[in-house]
Amino acid sequence: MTMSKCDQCIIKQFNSLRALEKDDLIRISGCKTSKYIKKGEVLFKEGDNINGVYCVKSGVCKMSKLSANGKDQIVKLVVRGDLIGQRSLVTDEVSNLTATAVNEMEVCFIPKNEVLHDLAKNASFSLDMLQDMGRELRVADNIIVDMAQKSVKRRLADVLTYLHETFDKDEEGYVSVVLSREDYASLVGTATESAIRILSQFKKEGLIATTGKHVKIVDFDGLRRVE
Amino acid sequence: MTMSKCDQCIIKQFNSLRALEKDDLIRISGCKTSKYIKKGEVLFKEGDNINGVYCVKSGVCKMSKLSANGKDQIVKLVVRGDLIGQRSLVTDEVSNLTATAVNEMEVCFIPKNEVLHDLAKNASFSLDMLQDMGRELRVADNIIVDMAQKSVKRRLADVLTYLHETFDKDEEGYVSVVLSREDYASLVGTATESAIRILSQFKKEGLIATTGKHVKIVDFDGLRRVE
DNA sequence: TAATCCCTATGATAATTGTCATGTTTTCCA
DNA sequence: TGGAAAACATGACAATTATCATAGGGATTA
Repeated sequence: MTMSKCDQCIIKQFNSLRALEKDDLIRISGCKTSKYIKKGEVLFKEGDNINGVYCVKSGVCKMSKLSANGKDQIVKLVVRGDLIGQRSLVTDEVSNLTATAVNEMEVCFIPKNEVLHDLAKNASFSLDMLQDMGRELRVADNIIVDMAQKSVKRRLADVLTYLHETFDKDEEGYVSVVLSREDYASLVGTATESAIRILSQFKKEGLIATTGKHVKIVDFDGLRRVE
Repeated sequence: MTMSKCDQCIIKQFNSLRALEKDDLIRISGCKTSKYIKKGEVLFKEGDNINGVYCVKSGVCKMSKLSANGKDQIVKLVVRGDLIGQRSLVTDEVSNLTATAVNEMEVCFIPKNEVLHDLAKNASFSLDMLQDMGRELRVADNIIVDMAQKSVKRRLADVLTYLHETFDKDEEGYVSVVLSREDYASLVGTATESAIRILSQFKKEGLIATTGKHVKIVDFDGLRRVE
């Protein structure tokens, strides 16, 4: 495995690491670990002490939390360019979420100690981090409202739109990232059967097309009008 | 109105302002505004450019967001010692939430410009802020899971427990903060009628006692067992 | 190739929750 | 203080969603 240099890595421009100085990035390169994670593999679990941040070079990862009733709830998807585990940098708390690869991923792990003093030293780094957390907080607020007020059908339509907007499509328009019906249910917060039923209904109504796990949106306006 | 000094204010120990130097606090004292807000009054609305932070000296405030279906969803309650509007310090975005006083409040408003350069200058201040946002993010994750997976009844039981743990009680054990049934509904994410019904049921089952808007928990274990 | 397992699919039914209608009580304020 | 408005309460019913049962399809493996 060729160990690429952080200062030359294009990924860093997507996250707070862009605010670091070249010198610091070179130093970080020296102590980071690079990992390939297979589909379905768990990066870390709820309760783990991760003590560092992961920088996602490629692939998609679901961040989930086990609820009291035993079901996993996906809180968010993490994509190329995102950092995972910022919270562990500033608090000593264990992770509140489990990170599972949705497809093959390549990530770099940067130990906490290595970045911690950059936060103290480099104001624009910590400001960037603050902005990032602020954005995450706003998104989380929106999800809370959606979960509380929108129907399952409406939430599923939102998820489909989000996936379409966030990920690449193939020549035919199918979204490159494939999720199981269980994943859809877990994103939306419903029973797997309900997710399956609604996807079938969307297909029947001509809003989406599916081949196996692959999904493509056919009628955007229709999806938007779903209640 | 006597304008108290920030450096002598006991409230600051509850939030990130504690990380500021005495000199900075004195400077801030000079430009802050102190306000009394009556019950039901709106501090700022979704979409407002608040350009500063509010420090809550007393009283309780609900932070809510209007959903597509026209209902308000309360995302969180803000209490004595909390800061409101940290996000506005680090981004130029408008507020995503509406802040409404639940009872009479006393708040101090500190203009953005006054604190902004402290973030750059004072690392322990920005670190404290990062920790605070990290905590908020974790709480938000938990709420998402609860909204998605728990029943309305269970969520209402959680809210009652939260209120009991967070606020003062009178000699009889009634929680000092009173909310309307509509507020309960809006916290839980349900219809007002449903909230009313479930509160009535809890009362009938001897889990809580109510006199008007005042609520007290009678049977903690019973409430905990609610599904 | 058959056996097995997991995912998808769908029906039947129950449970939860929302909506509408209506009446009562409380609060507020002119 | 009286009267209007808001908040609370409850019934009846509809809509949504979960649960349980069952079965087909596709991939994997012995």
